[in-house]
Amino acid sequence: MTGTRPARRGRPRGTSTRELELIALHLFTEQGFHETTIEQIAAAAGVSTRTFFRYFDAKASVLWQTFDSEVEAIRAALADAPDDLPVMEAIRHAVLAANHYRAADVPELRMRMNLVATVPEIAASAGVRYDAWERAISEFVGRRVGQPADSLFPHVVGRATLAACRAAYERWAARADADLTVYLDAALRALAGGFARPTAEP
Amino acid sequence: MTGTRPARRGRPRGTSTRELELIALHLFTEQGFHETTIEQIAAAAGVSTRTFFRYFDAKASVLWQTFDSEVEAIRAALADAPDDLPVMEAIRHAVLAANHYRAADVPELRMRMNLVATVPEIAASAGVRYDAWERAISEFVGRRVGQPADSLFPHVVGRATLAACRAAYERWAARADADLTVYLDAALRALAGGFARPTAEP
DNA sequence: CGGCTTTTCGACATGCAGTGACGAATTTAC
DNA sequence: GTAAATTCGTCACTGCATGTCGAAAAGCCG
Repeated sequence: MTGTRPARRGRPRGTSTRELELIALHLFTEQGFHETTIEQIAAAAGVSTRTFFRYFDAKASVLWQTFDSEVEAIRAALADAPDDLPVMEAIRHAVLAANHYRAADVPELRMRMNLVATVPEIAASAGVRYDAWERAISEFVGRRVGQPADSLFPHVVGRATLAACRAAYERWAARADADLTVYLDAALRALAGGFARPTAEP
Repeated sequence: MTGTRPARRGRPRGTSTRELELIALHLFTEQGFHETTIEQIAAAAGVSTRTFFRYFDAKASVLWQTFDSEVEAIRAALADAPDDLPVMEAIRHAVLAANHYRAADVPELRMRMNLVATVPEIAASAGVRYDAWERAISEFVGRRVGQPADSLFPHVVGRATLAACRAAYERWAARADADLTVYLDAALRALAGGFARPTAEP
């Protein structure tokens, strides 16, 4: 297990990435992204601004902590997918499995998604994270179809899958009348159907 | 026509967005994005750094001039699409029509795409421009299927279509062994087919 | 020509993001 | 108690981006 015995030598940390993430999340939603300075975030955590940049490389990076773990969940689910399951089916199941959130985590998730959808600068910072997400998909597709992951077809599938999920995320964040997975399922089914028939809104 | 008679009153402009774009494009590719300061770009154009920000709101915005006109071309092509043409067919034709470049413009296009694909900060600045691109698609889809453009299905189609085209752009920029439209056509056909069968690389 | 208006530009000042350098603080190990 | 390890705070600095204000450079008009 982790966290049972840090017991390292040296001066103990004055804060944590998790604490900074929560402080920033609330400050951003309350008073805006641009209106919040790093000095404020650091001060609320009881550290200096220089220390903030020892935890994160940029102001917007503070919101992308949990996203990375989602990528790992998708990767693991895809690795376990049975070989006879069609590619797009396997992807849909993996994405849905990685997006089951506990009810207690939903408000925080919604705050973060609203910021991503609202603040251009935060949305801009997403590009690098999205690349990892897409690569998890395209590497799986590449294995299945026997092509390099960076060739056209796997690449297109990876990008298009994330795009569909992003649309579902945003639509869910804007309305919040149903479970997130319902939106994801509808978006991924429409994608796998080649958008031949329009689907009704969940 | 435009450009025949400027003849406006007041001090004439010291440069143009086009000139700044070309200067920045070459400096970025030669010595890198971070290594190029706005002071250098402005000095090469014979203006002050303050003037640069009167032409563009940010350093990375200097590369997104031509992209906006592409969006308009797609919008116009979609407006002229016959009603009996299937939605995804109409989209594919519109995108291909908007991406026919003259041979003389290809090197510049390639430089720009390589920068977008390489420099994270430039890719990050793309988000806002992509939104307009996607909206051109989703508004067309919304009209066709009788749903609001911002409901789930049109939104997903818009995002996924751009994602497929971005993958084609990047793949073309990385290889450059065929026409850009060949990559776009392959990507959009795969998308419209729901990725049911893998397609070979062009 | 000479004054008026319009438009753009340059110079200056300012705030914030992000980075490097270096010494101080705090803990464990011996 | 001393040494080693790790984190922190302070200082200094570059660059991006913005606001302000007066000067420059053109056309318009009497």
